[in-house]
Amino acid sequence: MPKVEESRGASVERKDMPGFTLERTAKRMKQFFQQTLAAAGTGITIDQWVVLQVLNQQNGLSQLEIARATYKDAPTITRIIDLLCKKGFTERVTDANDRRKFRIELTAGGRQKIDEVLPIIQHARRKAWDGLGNQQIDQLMDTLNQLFDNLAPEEG
Amino acid sequence: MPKVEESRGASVERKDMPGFTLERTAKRMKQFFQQTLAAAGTGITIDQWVVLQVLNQQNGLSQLEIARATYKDAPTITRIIDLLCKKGFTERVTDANDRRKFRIELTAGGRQKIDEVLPIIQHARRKAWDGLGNQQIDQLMDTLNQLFDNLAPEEG
DNA sequence: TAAAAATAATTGTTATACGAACTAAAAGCA
DNA sequence: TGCTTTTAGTTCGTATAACAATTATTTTTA
Repeated sequence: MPKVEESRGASVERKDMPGFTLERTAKRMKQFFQQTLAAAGTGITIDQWVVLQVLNQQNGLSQLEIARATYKDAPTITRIIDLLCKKGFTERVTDANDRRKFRIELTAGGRQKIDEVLPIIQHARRKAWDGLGNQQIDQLMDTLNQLFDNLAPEEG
Repeated sequence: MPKVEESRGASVERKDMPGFTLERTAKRMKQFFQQTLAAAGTGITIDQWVVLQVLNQQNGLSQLEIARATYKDAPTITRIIDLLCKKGFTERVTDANDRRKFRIELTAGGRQKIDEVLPIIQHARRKAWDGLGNQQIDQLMDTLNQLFDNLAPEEG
């Protein structure tokens, strides 16, 4: 039974590694940005930031559109928008054409928060990817996307 | 502003992509195994499975040792062990040498569950990694580990 | 046009994640 | 030995995540 990665933590068989490595790295990445946001006293979580950024690129999306853009589900978006509205960064505006929908709009405070947080995120991003070449990053993304497609839920 | 990945979902700027891609793929991977376990009626979650597998490789670990091996924190392990014990797959055995500790031991039922679930996981794993070459997987793991090290929490 | 189906959002339950505070026990040290 | 610090585990509060069920509204269709 060949064991690898003994130095990093649990001993795991080779065939188990890729999924484990992926999970572990994604978790640490999320934690890294989370702690960066907390340490800077931004008062928002990384998931809230992701939603703010989506709205910054396209303001007034419906909750379902935000869900699709972030790969989160509808209840999760409901709760994140609840928090963002409570903090005054977004507003729910009833869609005049479809009263089931809200348009989620950034407030002035939301835009200000984005301006405050963006440089913090950019700095953290540089630190995270330091030492990795563009080609290496492109290759990583190719492989991850291939995996992503392999794992697509069955249609129907 | 170059936008990429339009076809997969939200439009995102290039510099944001790697972290987004990593997060998205890891999430879908977890969901894929989660649904595989649910569809097969195993009655356990993927996180519970990870703990069972660690114990299968080294029975009798303390909760903190399990936490380190799985990169989960102590409260999370407490709750997962609670659930595994309630389901009869593990037992808490007080450590005779250190009464603060438990040795977590697989029961016969736990071993039986592992024997039942392992082929299901292996099949799913093959499907997930189908079409990816060994070299590609090794390269993926190298890059992910490089990232993982970049993101190591500051010592102290 | 009325009934049925689909859509948007919410609420509830359970599980995971993380920090903080807490208890109990062990180890280190004056 | 007695006091302090450290360690192992639990509990609590809040946030995220998935799934199911529910409500309100719109669209389909018979």
